[in-house]
Amino acid sequence: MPNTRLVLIVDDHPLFRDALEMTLTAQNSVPTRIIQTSNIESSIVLLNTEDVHLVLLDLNLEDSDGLDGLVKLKALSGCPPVFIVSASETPASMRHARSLGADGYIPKSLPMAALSAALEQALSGQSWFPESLEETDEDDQSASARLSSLTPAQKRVLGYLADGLLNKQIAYEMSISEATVKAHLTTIFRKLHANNRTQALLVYKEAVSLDDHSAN
Amino acid sequence: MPNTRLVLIVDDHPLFRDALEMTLTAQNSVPTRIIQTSNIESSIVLLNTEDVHLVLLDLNLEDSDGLDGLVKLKALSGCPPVFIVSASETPASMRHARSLGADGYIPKSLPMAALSAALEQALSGQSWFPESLEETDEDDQSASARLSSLTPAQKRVLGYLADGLLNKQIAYEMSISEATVKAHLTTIFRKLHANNRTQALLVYKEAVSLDDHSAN
DNA sequence: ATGGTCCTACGACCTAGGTCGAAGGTCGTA
DNA sequence: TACGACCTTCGACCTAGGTCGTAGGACCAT
Repeated sequence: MPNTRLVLIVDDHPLFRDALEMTLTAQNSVPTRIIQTSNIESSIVLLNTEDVHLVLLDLNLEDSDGLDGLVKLKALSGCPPVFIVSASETPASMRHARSLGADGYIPKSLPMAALSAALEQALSGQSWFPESLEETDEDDQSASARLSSLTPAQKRVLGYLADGLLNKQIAYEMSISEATVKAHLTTIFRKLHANNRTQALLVYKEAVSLDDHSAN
Repeated sequence: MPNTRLVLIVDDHPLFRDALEMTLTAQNSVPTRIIQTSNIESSIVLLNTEDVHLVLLDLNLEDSDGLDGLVKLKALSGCPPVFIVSASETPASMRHARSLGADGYIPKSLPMAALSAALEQALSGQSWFPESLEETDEDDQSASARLSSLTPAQKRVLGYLADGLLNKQIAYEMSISEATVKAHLTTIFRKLHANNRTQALLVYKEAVSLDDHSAN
């Protein structure tokens, strides 16, 4: 039978929409038809009228706040599997998506080969999440392990950073020069695999939340 | 009777140690004796030999990681009340301290009058936390309320920020110029009562964790 | 129409943040 | 004692981050 599968791509980035479509059509055995929309509203309309087999949903759309769009779609009766496509690769973001009903999570940075495999699985009806999620323990350990590798001074700096203090304020609190605070920070960044204070804070928060979790 | 009360100040900031001592001795009816130490180790020794009535514990000491020192002190049998003294004023930090057994929390920025009142209460054996903590609901609501006051574009920017992206990367993801991203950010900061991306991330994280909590 | 208000967008400008290289101190060990 | 590894400290230098002023478009009420 002409078992054409219908895939809905929801992304307001035209470039990436097309790239996804290319990948889907290029290496696929089963004939696949693609529909593109750029927001949640029109997606809902489409899902009610068409027999869609799979939804590829970009995060950070115009009319949806983060994962709200996912929730709205999954709220529809008979909603097909929804795969999240996102620029974010933080485990927290992936877990959040999964807990909200996502059937898969595809980071935009995924290499072509892996992306094909993920989409293959998506079309076959199975869920798919990045490997980094499966090995939660490893990732988690590395998060707090990296934290514990910090020297006392570095931990103090990071603590103040996590309070939102400026480098200058941290320097005052620790009675050292701002230059020293900055020096501590660059080695902190290296140890935490972060590029700046924002990412360092994310690592810190993840480790702390893990501690709270395991403490309960 | 000469009911001299013994207070232990644990802080490696000599300046602030003295300031605290001044405040304690200045406006106090009951005679008070002060001991100062600069780390947890010597504090434990003191608590075992002296009959201390109250401990004022600075966060971010040399030999303790964050609130570890608090835990170590409260682990001693017959440990007196411990008040945390800290530069951090985030509700999260205060709640964390309280959940770990702290009997009070005094932000260093507290005005003199309030500080006196807090110390008075500390000496009378009652606990004391900043008012902002009592009205947890108000504070929390304002956190997520402030979040929901953001425009769609602003929410997208904040979402990417929470993934650790640079302004330049955010601009690319949203297909706008970096200048625009920065403009969005300054209004985001204003709405969230933050001064920079680090503090904005803290507000965001707090609101998100609240959502998770209330969702369960 | 027309004058508010709000959202989005941008460039010029300044400040905070981050990297690099270097120096002194401590500790363990050859 | 002399050497190396590590921690802490700092200044010079460059980049990313943040503010301000401005401008066009959407929307609403007058």
